[in-house]
Amino acid sequence: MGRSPCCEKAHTNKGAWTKEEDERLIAHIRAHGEGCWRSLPKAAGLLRCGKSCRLRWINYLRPDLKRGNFSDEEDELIIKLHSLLGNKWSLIAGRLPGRTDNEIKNHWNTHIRRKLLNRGVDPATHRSIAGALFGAKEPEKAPMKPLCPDVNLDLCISLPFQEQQKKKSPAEESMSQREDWKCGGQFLSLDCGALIRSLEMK
DNA sequence: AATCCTTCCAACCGCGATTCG
DNA sequence: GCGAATCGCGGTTGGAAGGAT
Repeated sequence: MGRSPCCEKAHTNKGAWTKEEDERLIAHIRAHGEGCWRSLPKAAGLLRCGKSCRLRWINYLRPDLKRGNFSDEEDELIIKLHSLLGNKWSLIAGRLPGRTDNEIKNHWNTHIRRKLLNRGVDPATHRSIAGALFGAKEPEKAPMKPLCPDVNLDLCISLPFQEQQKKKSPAEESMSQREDWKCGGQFLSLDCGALIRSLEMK
């Protein structure tokens, strides 16, 4: 087959990045853009695999990263988004400018989980822990109460529409708020943008 | 001052989806 | 159309830093 391996594992560094490696990576991406991660380490003169370079850039070196502590507003937004999307950290990160999925995931595991537990809320289900502790049964057929009653959670199911759309560049694609989920051969078309905007208007 | 414990986060690992030859 | 390489994501881990004893 035609492809070469992604990296020569025997000649790649692992572990913490040095300042020099950071500088090389930044300089290369400034000059050439992100491009192909596989070929980047060699082109940049780095003894790292492309995967490691990508992670380092996205999570630490990108100039648009906010860093620093999360505000209460960000915490609440993360909680709301998590109640809707679950552990879809990349989707959640897409709604928090300057934050990465890894950063949000870490923040969730170290701070927000504890915060919710202190409130008596199960961080996995976003439901009261008290009910579960005292054996309260979920009404089997009762309609689920929406977690955020003022949010429109209607999903629209439609046939694939991608063919109708003009081909987007990867960058445009990542900017798009519309998520298309395959569902038993059909597509679940979920307008995340509208959903989340309605959350933020609260 | 030394040791142990806890917290935090950068980085790694493995897997599914996508792309490419 | 097939299989391998690559990408991107979520889960997990290792170790540095700070606090407690």
